[in-house]
Amino acid sequence: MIKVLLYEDNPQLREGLTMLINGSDGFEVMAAYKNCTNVVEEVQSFKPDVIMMDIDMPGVNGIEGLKKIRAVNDDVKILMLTVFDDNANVFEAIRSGANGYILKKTPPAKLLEYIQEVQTGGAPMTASVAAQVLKMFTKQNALKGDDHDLSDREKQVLQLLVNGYSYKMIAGEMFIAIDTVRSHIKKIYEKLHVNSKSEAVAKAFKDRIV
Amino acid sequence: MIKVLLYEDNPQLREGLTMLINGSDGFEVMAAYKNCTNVVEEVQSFKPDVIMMDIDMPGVNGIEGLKKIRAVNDDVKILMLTVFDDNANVFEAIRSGANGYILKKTPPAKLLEYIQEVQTGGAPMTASVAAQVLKMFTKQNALKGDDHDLSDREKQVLQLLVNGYSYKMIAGEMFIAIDTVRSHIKKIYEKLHVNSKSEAVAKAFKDRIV
DNA sequence: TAATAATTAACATGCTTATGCGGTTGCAAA
DNA sequence: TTTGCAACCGCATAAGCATGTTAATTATTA
Repeated sequence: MIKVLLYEDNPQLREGLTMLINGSDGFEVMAAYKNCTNVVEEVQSFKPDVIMMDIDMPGVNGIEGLKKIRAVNDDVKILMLTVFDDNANVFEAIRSGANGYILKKTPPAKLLEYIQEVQTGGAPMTASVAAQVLKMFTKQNALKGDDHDLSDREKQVLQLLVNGYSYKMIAGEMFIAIDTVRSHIKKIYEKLHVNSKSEAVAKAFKDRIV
Repeated sequence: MIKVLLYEDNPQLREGLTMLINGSDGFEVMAAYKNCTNVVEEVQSFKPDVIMMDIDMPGVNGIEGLKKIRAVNDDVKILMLTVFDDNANVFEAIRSGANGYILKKTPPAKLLEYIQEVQTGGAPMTASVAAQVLKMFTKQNALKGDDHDLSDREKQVLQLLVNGYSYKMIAGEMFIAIDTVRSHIKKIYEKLHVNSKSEAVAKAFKDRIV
């Protein structure tokens, strides 16, 4: 029996969901609330398996409720419900430890399926939401942004700078004179529009050159 | 009519999928191949809407095939098929531009649904795969790792170092003497176990102190 | 062929950093 | 009330860095 706690401000939807879930074998709504005011106490006393949490609620919204729960409980599975696959909310919810993110228009049969999936450790997501997550993910992992047309040798020098090497050490590592190292670094500074070692290192991280 | 190109080395599964898709209204398998050897040419000549790509194939595997396609075409939707929700492959596929990632044991009805979803811009994912993506995502966005017990003032100095400030500029910015800046920085180096400005900056990025 | 860029190298000058030492003040915990 | 710590300040020295100028060689490209 999967024990569900429900947070949804719309009375019709709240009733509808409760009936749906309670009317299905293996599911049980322990309680349903119209806001997150006492969410921490409620979670602690009911100890549900899954929490269904509407994003858009008056007072304490779903994201805040999510954060409150996660501050005291990392185990309970939390399924976020929303009308729109809104970018900022998705990001914030995922970041705050939501286990799934589904649209309210999801058909009832699927909804039960999703509850089951989240309970067993999966992360059910409406495909459009998943697309956004992937987009954010690939953006963050975009390999090597603008390398500012650094030459191979210059990139090599920059890499060593990032690793904390001094000019002398770089010269030794690359088998070139220290003055050559200077030449390379001067060129790197021009290309990166910086004028110190630490600025170059910072830019290397920011622009994902290394 | 959604035009599908299929890559799957197992003959039974390849035939099964082809029959399933061709037997459904609105779907059409243009061709099905047992490997990715000529994937670029095939994609360019058939111009499919969706490509279903098995991960585990002899010769050129699915990930390599995916990369080859993405090198010449960013628009076609690519749905990865796999037996296991294997961590490394998921990561690599997502990073390389896959639009969805589903398990082979997905029931036929759902499979068609997924093809439709990916075609309209969604990112269908088996819940267990999505859970892994979320895990990676939250890990990357873990806010502020170990701050190495830097004091508030030390963190402030480090932040300015990261912004490329010299000692003199930091002194000006913080209304303290340059010798005080030195004191702070010396302490920072001790706590971060480094001994140069650029190393400190690099560590600040790596450990997400800033 | 001429021009451009990358790589290598040298020399000089002044500024910046790293590191050593020393110190005062104020606050909070033991 | 002593002890510890953060935050503040000073001086001195050696090493490291930034910047200027100059120039040879090689490779690529227009």
